[in-house]
Amino acid sequence: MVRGKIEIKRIEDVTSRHVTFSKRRKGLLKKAHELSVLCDAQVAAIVFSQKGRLYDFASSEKLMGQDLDSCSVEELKEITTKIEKSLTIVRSRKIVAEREVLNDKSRLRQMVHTYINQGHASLKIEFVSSMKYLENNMLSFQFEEQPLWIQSRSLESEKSAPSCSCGNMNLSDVETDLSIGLPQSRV
Amino acid sequence: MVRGKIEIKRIEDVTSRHVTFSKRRKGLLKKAHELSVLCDAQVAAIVFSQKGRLYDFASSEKLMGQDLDSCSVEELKEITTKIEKSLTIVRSRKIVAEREVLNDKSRLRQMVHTYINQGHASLKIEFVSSMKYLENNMLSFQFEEQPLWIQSRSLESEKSAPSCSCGNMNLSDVETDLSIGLPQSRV
DNA sequence: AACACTATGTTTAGTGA
DNA sequence: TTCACTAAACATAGTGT
Repeated sequence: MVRGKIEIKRIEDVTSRHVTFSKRRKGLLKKAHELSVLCDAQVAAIVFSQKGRLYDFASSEKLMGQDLDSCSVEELKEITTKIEKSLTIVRSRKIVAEREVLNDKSRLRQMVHTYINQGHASLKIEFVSSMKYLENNMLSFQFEEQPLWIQSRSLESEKSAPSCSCGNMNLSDVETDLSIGLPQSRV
Repeated sequence: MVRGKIEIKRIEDVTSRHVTFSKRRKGLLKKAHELSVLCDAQVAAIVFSQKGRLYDFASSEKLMGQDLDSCSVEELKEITTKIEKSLTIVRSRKIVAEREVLNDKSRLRQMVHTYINQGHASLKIEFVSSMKYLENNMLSFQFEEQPLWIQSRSLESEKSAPSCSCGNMNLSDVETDLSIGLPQSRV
C-alpha cells in the first residue's frame, strides 16, 4: 500500500488516534516554542486529551528560573518590560475565555428556545433542567471539585511563592477569584 | 549559499522576523486545527504579535454556526456534551492564567527583595514605585482602556446573542467580571 | 509590503519489532 | 503498549518579483 496523504477528519481507530495525538501534540508544542523564540512573541498552546489531561506551552514561562540575584538594573528593567507583556497575555486570555463563554451562552439560549418551541413534552423538563445546570455552572463559575492534576499544580505554584511583605500588604494573603455571573450572585 | 537548518533563537532582522512570524503563525494555527479534528481533542492556540494583535484558534468554536433549528434530541445531547467540554477548557484557561499570575507575583517579590537588599539608593525609590504599579495592576486587574480590536470583537459577540429570558433570569443582563485581588479591594 | 517559488529541513502515518 | 524506522507529505527560509 501507499503512504498517501491523510484526510483531516476524526481518526476512528482508538490506537491510531492516541498515537497521532501524542505525536502531533508534541509537534504543536514544539512549534509554539519555536515561534515564541524566533519571533519574540507571546505564544500559548493548550491541549486537552479526551481524558481531560492538560498539555500546555506558554512563552512567558521562559522567564522562570532566571537568577535574579545577579541582575543588573538594566536587566531588571528588561524583566519589567517582559512582565508587562505577560500581563497583556493574561488579560487577553480573559478576553478569549469571555468570548467563548458568551458564545456558549448564546448557543444555550438558542437551544433552550428551539427546544421549547418544538414541544417534545416528555423530554422537555429533563433537558431544560440539564440546560439550567449548565447555565448555572457558567454563571456562577464555581470550582467545587477539581481534578487532582489541577490541585497539585496549584499547590506547586503556592509553594514556590515565598512569603514576603511589601509595604503594608502581605502578598501571601492575596485571594484569587474569578467570577462570571449576575451582580447579586456574588457574596 | 546553502539553505541550511536554522538555529532556534530570536531573529534579529525585523523584516525576516515579521515574515517568519506570519508563516509560522499560520502553520501553528493549522496544526492546532488538525490536531483538534484528527484526535477529537480540545485545542487552543493563542499568539500575540509584538504590537499586541491577537491570533487564536479554539477548537470549541467548531460548534459555532450550527443550525440548531434542525437538531434532533440526540444531536442536542451531543451538543450538551460538547458544551461541557468547552466549559472544561474555559476553566482550565483560568487555571493556566492564574498560575501565570502567581509566577509573576513570585518573581516580582523576588525582584523587589533582591533590589532592596542590593541597596542602589539612587534608583531604589523609582524602581520600587514602578514595581508597586505593576503589583497593583496585577492585583486589581482593571481594564480601564481596551485596544479597539477587543472592543469590536466584544460588540460582535453581544450582537450575535439575541435577548431571551429563561426562567426568571434575563440572560442579557449578565455581568461578566474577573477580579484577582485582596478581598477588600473589591467593591 | 505581499505574494510566488523551491530547495531543504521537519513532521508524521504507517509499519514492524 | 511503546518504542524505532522511514517514505512521503508537509512546512518554511531564503530568494525573486
